[in-house]
Amino acid sequence: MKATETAVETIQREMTAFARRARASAGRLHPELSLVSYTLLGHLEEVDGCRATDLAAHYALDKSTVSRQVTALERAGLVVRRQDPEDHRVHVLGLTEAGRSILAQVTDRRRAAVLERLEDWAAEDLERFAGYLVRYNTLPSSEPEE
Amino acid sequence: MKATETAVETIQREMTAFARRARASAGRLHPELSLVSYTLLGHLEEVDGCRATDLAAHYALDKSTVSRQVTALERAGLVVRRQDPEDHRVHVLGLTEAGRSILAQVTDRRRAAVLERLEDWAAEDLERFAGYLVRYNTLPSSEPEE
DNA sequence: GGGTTCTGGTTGCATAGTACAACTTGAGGT
DNA sequence: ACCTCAAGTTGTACTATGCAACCAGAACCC
Repeated sequence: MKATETAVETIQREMTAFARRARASAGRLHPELSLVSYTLLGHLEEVDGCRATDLAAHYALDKSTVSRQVTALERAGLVVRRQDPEDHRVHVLGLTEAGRSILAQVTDRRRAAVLERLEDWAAEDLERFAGYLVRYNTLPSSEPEE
Repeated sequence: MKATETAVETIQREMTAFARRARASAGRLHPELSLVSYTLLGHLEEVDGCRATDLAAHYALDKSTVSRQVTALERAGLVVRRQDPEDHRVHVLGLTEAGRSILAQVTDRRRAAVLERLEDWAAEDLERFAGYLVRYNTLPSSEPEE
Protein backbone atom coordinates (compact mmCIF):
# COMPACT_ATOMS: atom_id res chain seq x y z
CA MET A 1 0.00 0.00 0.00
CA LYS A 2 1.23 3.45 -0.81
CA ALA A 3 2.32 5.71 1.98
CA THR A 4 -0.40 8.14 1.04
CA GLU A 5 -3.10 5.53 1.43
CA THR A 6 -1.74 4.52 4.77
CA ALA A 7 -1.74 8.12 5.87
CA VAL A 8 -5.32 8.58 4.73
CA GLU A 9 -6.40 5.49 6.58
CA THR A 10 -4.61 6.60 9.68
CA ILE A 11 -6.23 10.00 9.48
CA GLN A 12 -9.72 8.65 9.33
CA ARG A 13 -9.13 6.08 12.03
CA GLU A 14 -7.53 8.52 14.40
CA MET A 15 -10.17 11.15 13.84
CA THR A 16 -12.81 8.59 14.67
CA ALA A 17 -11.06 7.41 17.78
CA PHE A 18 -10.80 10.98 18.86
CA ALA A 19 -14.50 11.46 18.36
CA ARG A 20 -15.41 8.59 20.67
CA ARG A 21 -13.22 9.90 23.41
CA ALA A 22 -14.50 13.42 23.01
CA ARG A 23 -18.01 12.33 23.83
CA ALA A 24 -16.86 10.48 26.91
CA SER A 25 -14.70 13.33 28.16
CA ALA A 26 -17.51 15.82 27.65
CA GLY A 27 -19.51 13.94 30.25
CA ARG A 28 -16.72 14.20 32.79
CA LEU A 29 -15.57 17.67 31.88
CA HIS A 30 -18.86 19.53 31.71
CA PRO A 31 -21.88 17.48 32.64
CA GLU A 32 -23.99 20.61 32.50
CA LEU A 33 -23.46 21.02 28.77
CA SER A 34 -23.61 18.11 26.39
CA LEU A 35 -21.08 17.93 23.62
CA VAL A 36 -23.70 18.83 21.04
CA SER A 37 -24.94 21.78 23.02
CA TYR A 38 -21.43 22.98 23.59
CA THR A 39 -20.67 22.67 19.93
CA LEU A 40 -23.76 24.57 18.89
CA LEU A 41 -23.10 27.34 21.39
CA GLY A 42 -19.55 27.55 20.16
CA HIS A 43 -20.68 27.94 16.61
CA LEU A 44 -23.18 30.59 17.56
CA GLU A 45 -20.48 32.55 19.26
CA GLU A 46 -18.08 32.11 16.40
CA VAL A 47 -20.44 33.30 13.70
CA ASP A 48 -22.28 35.68 15.99
CA GLY A 49 -25.76 34.29 15.47
CA CYS A 50 -27.32 32.31 12.69
CA ARG A 51 -30.37 30.33 11.72
CA ALA A 52 -31.17 26.81 12.83
CA THR A 53 -30.81 25.62 9.28
CA ASP A 54 -27.26 26.89 9.17
CA LEU A 55 -26.39 24.89 12.25
CA ALA A 56 -27.96 21.81 10.75
CA ALA A 57 -26.00 22.18 7.54
CA HIS A 58 -22.76 22.89 9.31
CA TYR A 59 -22.88 19.85 11.54
CA ALA A 60 -24.72 17.53 9.17
CA LEU A 61 -27.63 17.25 11.58
CA ASP A 62 -31.28 16.98 10.77
CA LYS A 63 -33.19 20.19 11.24
CA SER A 64 -35.46 18.46 13.73
CA THR A 65 -32.49 17.57 15.87
CA VAL A 66 -31.25 21.11 15.84
CA SER A 67 -34.71 22.38 16.58
CA ARG A 68 -34.91 20.26 19.71
CA GLN A 69 -31.43 21.12 20.85
CA VAL A 70 -32.11 24.79 20.42
CA THR A 71 -35.37 24.48 22.27
CA ALA A 72 -33.52 22.94 25.19
CA LEU A 73 -30.85 25.63 25.10
CA GLU A 74 -33.50 28.29 25.01
CA ARG A 75 -35.33 26.78 27.96
CA ALA A 76 -32.03 26.75 29.81
CA GLY A 77 -31.68 30.44 29.07
CA LEU A 78 -28.50 30.11 27.06
CA VAL A 79 -29.87 31.05 23.69
CA VAL A 80 -32.45 33.46 22.36
CA ARG A 81 -34.56 33.04 19.28
CA ARG A 82 -35.52 36.25 17.57
CA GLN A 83 -37.81 36.42 14.63
CA ASP A 84 -36.23 37.87 11.57
CA PRO A 85 -38.19 40.99 10.60
CA GLU A 86 -37.24 40.43 6.96
CA ASP A 87 -38.47 36.87 6.77
CA HIS A 88 -40.95 35.71 9.33
CA ARG A 89 -40.10 32.08 8.78
CA VAL A 90 -36.60 32.30 10.16
CA HIS A 91 -35.50 32.46 13.75
CA VAL A 92 -32.19 34.12 14.29
CA LEU A 93 -30.37 32.45 17.13
CA GLY A 94 -28.04 34.22 19.49
CA LEU A 95 -26.28 33.65 22.78
CA THR A 96 -27.58 35.16 25.96
CA GLU A 97 -25.20 36.52 28.55
CA ALA A 98 -25.64 33.30 30.51
CA GLY A 99 -24.90 31.33 27.38
CA ARG A 100 -21.78 33.30 26.70
CA SER A 101 -20.62 32.88 30.24
CA ILE A 102 -21.18 29.13 30.43
CA LEU A 103 -19.57 28.70 27.05
CA ALA A 104 -16.52 30.58 28.22
CA GLN A 105 -16.24 28.43 31.34
CA VAL A 106 -16.57 25.19 29.46
CA THR A 107 -14.20 26.33 26.76
CA ASP A 108 -11.61 27.09 29.40
CA ARG A 109 -12.01 23.72 31.00
CA ARG A 110 -11.81 21.96 27.67
CA ARG A 111 -8.87 23.97 26.56
CA ALA A 112 -7.05 23.11 29.76
CA ALA A 113 -7.75 19.43 29.18
CA VAL A 114 -6.56 19.54 25.61
CA LEU A 115 -3.59 21.64 26.54
CA GLU A 116 -2.58 19.02 29.04
CA ARG A 117 -2.20 16.51 26.25
CA LEU A 118 -0.43 19.00 24.07
CA GLU A 119 1.86 20.51 26.61
CA ASP A 120 5.00 18.98 25.24
CA TRP A 121 4.26 19.92 21.65
CA ALA A 122 6.27 22.57 19.95
CA ALA A 123 4.27 25.69 19.15
CA GLU A 124 5.08 25.19 15.51
CA ASP A 125 3.57 21.71 15.52
CA LEU A 126 0.46 22.92 17.30
CA GLU A 127 -0.16 25.58 14.77
CA ARG A 128 0.50 23.28 11.87
CA PHE A 129 -1.80 20.66 13.35
CA ALA A 130 -4.57 23.22 13.82
CA GLY A 131 -4.05 24.37 10.27
CA TYR A 132 -4.37 20.86 8.92
CA LEU A 133 -7.61 20.30 10.81
CA VAL A 134 -9.12 23.50 9.52
CA ARG A 135 -8.05 22.66 6.05
CA TYR A 136 -9.48 19.19 6.30
CA ASN A 137 -12.79 20.37 7.66
CA THR A 138 -13.26 23.11 5.14
CA LEU A 139 -15.45 21.66 2.47
CA PRO A 140 -14.46 22.60 -1.04
CA SER A 141 -17.92 23.00 -2.57
CA SER A 142 -20.76 23.02 -0.06
CA GLU A 143 -21.38 24.89 3.15
CA PRO A 144 -21.09 28.46 2.00
CA GLU A 145 -21.61 29.70 5.55
CA GLU A 146 -18.13 28.73 6.53
CA MET B 1 -4.81 35.35 23.53
CA LYS B 2 -1.61 33.59 22.73
CA ALA B 3 -1.21 31.85 19.42
CA THR B 4 -0.81 28.55 21.21
CA GLU B 5 -4.11 28.92 23.00
CA THR B 6 -5.83 29.79 19.78
CA ALA B 7 -4.32 26.75 18.15
CA VAL B 8 -5.46 24.52 20.99
CA GLU B 9 -8.96 25.88 20.78
CA THR B 10 -9.02 25.41 17.06
CA ILE B 11 -7.83 21.85 17.43
CA GLN B 12 -10.56 20.87 19.81
CA ARG B 13 -13.25 22.66 17.87
CA GLU B 14 -12.25 21.16 14.55
CA MET B 15 -11.92 17.70 15.97
CA THR B 16 -15.42 17.97 17.35
CA ALA B 17 -16.88 19.27 14.13
CA PHE B 18 -15.24 16.40 12.37
CA ALA B 19 -16.81 13.95 14.80
CA ARG B 20 -20.32 15.14 14.01
CA ARG B 21 -19.80 14.84 10.32
CA ALA B 22 -18.21 11.44 10.67
CA ARG B 23 -21.36 10.02 12.19
CA ALA B 24 -23.50 11.47 9.47
CA SER B 25 -21.26 10.30 6.66
CA ALA B 26 -21.13 6.80 8.12
CA GLY B 27 -24.86 6.52 7.58
CA ARG B 28 -24.51 7.47 3.93
CA LEU B 29 -21.32 5.63 3.24
CA HIS B 30 -22.02 2.28 4.82
CA PRO B 31 -25.51 1.89 6.22
CA GLU B 32 -24.82 -1.77 6.86
CA LEU B 33 -22.16 -1.00 9.44
CA SER B 34 -22.60 1.71 12.04
CA LEU B 35 -19.68 3.92 12.87
CA VAL B 36 -19.21 2.18 16.21
CA SER B 37 -19.29 -1.25 14.67
CA TYR B 38 -16.88 -0.22 12.00
CA THR B 39 -14.56 1.25 14.55
CA LEU B 40 -14.63 -1.84 16.72
CA LEU B 41 -14.02 -4.13 13.76
CA GLY B 42 -11.15 -1.94 12.69
CA HIS B 43 -9.57 -2.17 16.08
CA LEU B 44 -9.97 -5.92 16.16
CA GLU B 45 -8.21 -6.20 12.87
CA GLU B 46 -5.48 -3.82 13.88
CA VAL B 47 -4.62 -5.57 17.13
CA ASP B 48 -5.58 -9.00 15.82
CA GLY B 49 -8.09 -9.86 18.50
CA CYS B 50 -8.59 -8.64 22.01
CA ARG B 51 -10.96 -8.71 24.95
CA ALA B 52 -14.14 -6.70 25.22
CA THR B 53 -12.64 -4.81 28.12
CA ASP B 54 -9.79 -3.66 25.95
CA LEU B 55 -12.21 -2.24 23.43
CA ALA B 56 -14.09 -0.47 26.18
CA ALA B 57 -10.92 1.08 27.55
CA HIS B 58 -9.65 2.07 24.16
CA TYR B 59 -12.77 3.89 23.11
CA ALA B 60 -13.86 5.12 26.52
CA LEU B 61 -17.05 3.10 26.31
CA ASP B 62 -18.86 1.30 29.06
CA LYS B 63 -18.34 -2.44 29.07
CA SER B 64 -22.07 -2.95 28.74
CA THR B 65 -22.09 -0.94 25.54
CA VAL B 66 -19.26 -2.97 24.12
CA SER B 67 -20.94 -6.15 25.19
CA ARG B 68 -24.07 -5.28 23.26
CA GLN B 69 -22.19 -4.12 20.21
CA VAL B 70 -20.16 -7.28 20.16
CA THR B 71 -23.29 -9.38 20.57
CA ALA B 72 -24.76 -7.69 17.53
CA LEU B 73 -21.59 -8.19 15.53
CA GLU B 74 -21.49 -11.82 16.54
CA ARG B 75 -25.10 -12.35 15.54
CA ALA B 76 -24.26 -10.75 12.20
CA GLY B 77 -21.46 -13.26 11.82
CA LEU B 78 -18.69 -10.69 11.69
CA VAL B 79 -17.02 -11.52 14.96
CA VAL B 80 -16.31 -14.65 16.94
CA ARG B 81 -16.03 -14.92 20.68
CA ARG B 82 -13.70 -17.62 21.93
CA GLN B 83 -13.24 -18.46 25.54
CA ASP B 84 -9.74 -17.95 26.75
CA PRO B 85 -8.47 -21.33 27.98
CA GLU B 86 -6.20 -19.52 30.46
CA ASP B 87 -8.94 -17.46 32.04
CA HIS B 88 -12.47 -18.61 31.64
CA ARG B 89 -13.84 -15.16 32.35
CA VAL B 90 -12.49 -13.56 29.23
CA HIS B 91 -13.79 -13.82 25.73
CA VAL B 92 -11.21 -13.27 23.09
CA LEU B 93 -12.76 -11.50 20.15
CA GLY B 94 -11.71 -11.99 16.58
CA LEU B 95 -12.89 -11.22 13.11
CA THR B 96 -14.53 -13.85 10.97
CA GLU B 97 -13.85 -14.04 7.29
CA ALA B 98 -17.10 -12.21 6.66
CA GLY B 99 -16.08 -9.57 9.16
CA ARG B 100 -12.74 -9.10 7.51
CA SER B 101 -14.33 -8.84 4.13
CA ILE B 102 -16.97 -6.30 5.11
CA LEU B 103 -14.40 -4.30 6.98
CA ALA B 104 -12.20 -4.20 3.90
CA GLN B 105 -15.08 -3.05 1.75
CA VAL B 106 -16.11 -0.32 4.12
CA THR B 107 -12.56 0.78 4.68
CA ASP B 108 -12.12 1.14 0.95
CA ARG B 109 -15.25 3.18 0.62
CA ARG B 110 -14.29 5.40 3.53
CA ARG B 111 -10.78 5.80 2.30
CA ALA B 112 -12.06 6.87 -1.07
CA ALA B 113 -14.30 9.44 0.56
CA VAL B 114 -11.52 10.79 2.72
CA LEU B 115 -9.12 10.71 -0.16
CA GLU B 116 -11.49 12.84 -2.17
CA ARG B 117 -11.16 15.58 0.38
CA LEU B 118 -7.44 15.16 0.60
CA GLU B 119 -6.65 14.80 -3.05
CA ASP B 120 -4.96 18.14 -3.41
CA TRP B 121 -2.81 17.70 -0.34
CA ALA B 122 0.88 17.17 -0.68
CA ALA B 123 2.01 13.74 0.44
CA GLU B 124 4.25 15.36 2.98
CA ASP B 125 1.34 17.20 4.56
CA LEU B 126 -0.76 14.05 4.66
CA GLU B 127 1.88 12.13 6.46
CA ARG B 128 2.56 14.92 8.88
CA PHE B 129 -1.15 15.29 9.57
CA ALA B 130 -1.50 11.57 10.22
CA GLY B 131 1.49 11.73 12.50
CA TYR B 132 0.00 14.56 14.50
CA LEU B 133 -3.25 12.70 14.95
CA VAL B 134 -1.52 9.59 16.16
CA ARG B 135 0.58 11.61 18.49
CA TYR B 136 -2.45 13.42 19.82
CA ASN B 137 -4.43 10.26 20.38
CA THR B 138 -1.66 8.36 22.07
CA LEU B 139 -2.29 8.77 25.74
CA PRO B 140 0.79 9.36 27.80
CA SER B 141 -0.10 7.26 30.83
CA SER B 142 -3.14 5.04 30.40
CA GLU B 143 -4.21 2.58 27.77
CA PRO B 144 -1.30 0.21 27.73
CA GLU B 145 -2.92 -1.82 24.99
CA GLU B 146 -2.03 0.72 22.41
C1' DG C 1 -54.96 38.33 -7.06
C1' DG C 2 -54.89 33.19 -6.54
C1' DG C 3 -52.65 29.09 -7.18
C1' DT C 4 -48.36 26.23 -6.84
C1' DT C 5 -43.97 25.46 -5.12
C1' DC C 6 -40.23 26.19 -2.03
C1' DT C 7 -38.04 27.04 2.56
C1' DG C 8 -37.56 27.31 7.74
C1' DG C 9 -39.15 25.24 11.51
C1' DT C 10 -41.84 22.04 14.82
C1' DT C 11 -43.81 17.75 16.29
C1' DG C 12 -44.85 12.63 16.34
C1' DC C 13 -42.73 8.49 16.12
C1' DA C 14 -39.24 4.96 16.02
C1' DT C 15 -34.53 3.60 16.73
C1' DA C 16 -29.62 3.39 18.12
C1' DG C 17 -26.09 4.26 21.37
C1' DT C 18 -25.00 4.91 25.71
C1' DA C 19 -24.35 4.78 30.96
C1' DC C 20 -25.24 3.02 35.44
C1' DA C 21 -26.41 -0.47 38.57
C1' DA C 22 -27.17 -5.14 39.82
C1' DC C 23 -25.92 -9.56 38.98
C1' DT C 24 -23.09 -13.98 37.56
C1' DT C 25 -19.07 -16.39 37.06
C1' DG C 26 -14.44 -17.26 37.53
C1' DA C 27 -9.43 -15.97 39.57
C1' DG C 28 -6.37 -14.84 43.09
C1' DG C 29 -4.92 -14.00 47.47
C1' DT C 30 -5.16 -14.58 52.54
C1' DA D 1 -12.72 -21.85 52.76
C1' DC D 2 -13.53 -16.95 52.44
C1' DC D 3 -13.10 -12.40 50.70
C1' DT D 4 -12.15 -9.50 47.00
C1' DC D 5 -11.43 -8.34 42.40
C1' DA D 6 -12.13 -8.68 37.29
C1' DA D 7 -14.82 -9.85 32.86
C1' DG D 8 -19.13 -9.96 30.98
C1' DT D 9 -24.24 -9.81 30.70
C1' DT D 10 -28.73 -8.00 31.47
C1' DG D 11 -32.30 -4.65 33.15
C1' DT D 12 -33.55 0.02 32.85
C1' DA D 13 -33.65 4.68 31.58
C1' DC D 14 -32.26 8.51 28.92
C1' DT D 15 -30.41 11.21 24.99
C1' DA D 16 -29.45 12.02 20.36
C1' DT D 17 -30.88 11.28 16.10
C1' DG D 18 -33.45 10.73 11.57
C1' DC D 19 -37.57 10.47 8.86
C1' DA D 20 -42.10 11.74 7.77
C1' DA D 21 -45.89 14.65 8.30
C1' DC D 22 -47.17 18.93 9.08
C1' DC D 23 -47.59 24.33 9.43
C1' DA D 24 -46.46 28.97 8.18
C1' DG D 25 -44.41 32.33 5.51
C1' DA D 26 -42.07 33.62 0.94
C1' DA D 27 -41.41 33.39 -3.90
C1' DC D 28 -42.84 32.60 -8.25
C1' DC D 29 -46.01 32.29 -12.12
C1' DC D 30 -50.06 32.85 -14.60
